[in-house]
Amino acid sequence: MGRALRGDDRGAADAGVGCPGRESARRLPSGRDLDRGDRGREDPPRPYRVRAVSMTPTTTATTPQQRRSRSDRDRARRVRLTERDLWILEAVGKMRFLTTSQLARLHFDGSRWASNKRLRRLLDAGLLRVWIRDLAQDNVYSLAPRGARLLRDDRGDTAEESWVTPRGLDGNLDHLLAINQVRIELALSVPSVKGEIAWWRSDWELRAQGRERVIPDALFRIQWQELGEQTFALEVDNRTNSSRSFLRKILGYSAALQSRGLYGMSDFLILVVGRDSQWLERYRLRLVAVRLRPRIWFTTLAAVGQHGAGGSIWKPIDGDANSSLRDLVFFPYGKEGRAGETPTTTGR
DNA sequence: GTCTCCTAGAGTTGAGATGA
DNA sequence: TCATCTCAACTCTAGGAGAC
Repeated sequence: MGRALRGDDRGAADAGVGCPGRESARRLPSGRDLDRGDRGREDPPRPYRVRAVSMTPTTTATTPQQRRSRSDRDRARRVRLTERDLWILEAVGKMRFLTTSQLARLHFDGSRWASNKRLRRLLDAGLLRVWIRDLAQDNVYSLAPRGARLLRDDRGDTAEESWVTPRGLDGNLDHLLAINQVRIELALSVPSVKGEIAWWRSDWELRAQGRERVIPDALFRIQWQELGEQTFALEVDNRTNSSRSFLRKILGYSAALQSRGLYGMSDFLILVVGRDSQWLERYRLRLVAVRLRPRIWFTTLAAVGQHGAGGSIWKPIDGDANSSLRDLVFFPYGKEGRAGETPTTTGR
């Protein structure tokens, strides 16, 4: 379990002082929208537009080692927010926890230096909270109450999102970060294959919606140019599933596909992303052995990172030929699916 | 309207600290 | 040794404010 720092606790990381301290979300003001691909942010010309947002200083007790002058604290609290800052806050709000590398990938073209520097500013301004698990591991960022208020103010009273701030690290953080990694790679790569994420429901949003016989790690829909739309259920393995629980889950999906569907979706493809290729192979073979052939596709987290989630990385249940995410729409499915010439338009 | 000054953001580099 | 972090220093660029 990591420890949390707030903007007030400048240098607390160095001093090893913890401030342990929980969270839902939807779209960005004008920037990189995770639910709509890259619409609106075509590598914006620098510098980013600045918003005149004055952060009111607050006082927080610190140890003598951490204490800095009021002018220093006030300076840290005063940050001119750019559109990108709001995109960052929104991304963190939507996904609960993001690592430095993930935010760098999403908002800084992979530049860790740049993301470190900006994230530090947002941390100092009290908009983000950081969790340091280990010095050899990426920091993990979550939304701070001040950041949540800023997003609420930015949306106005009509905003449908409720920006809740995590008070502690997720009990299954690695799993959540892996899901977020897939989501980021989808958001970044799907536009290049003529698609965009129309909407995304994380598991906690699905749980809040009601319990089904199986709850995917995420349910999302991609709108394809000239192809209509397709809904996907995402399963991300974190080396935790036993073979039996995995099979049980797939049986749940099969039953859902053959009956009334899942969360109102009667036609969807199942995507399984595993950390371990051997794990994937084992479970693929297991599904073949029990003659279970749902509309399911496999890939590894490494392949997602290397080629993008939209790339030709998706392996069928009983074959070795990889397909791109877009190709899956046309794939002829077995008895559970319809011949995939026509993408689904059923939905929520 | 134009110019100058100041402030602030973006990005890079390097040093030092820390734990695996 | 490696990976990651913070921090300082630096250059470049852009926006705002004030003077003319």
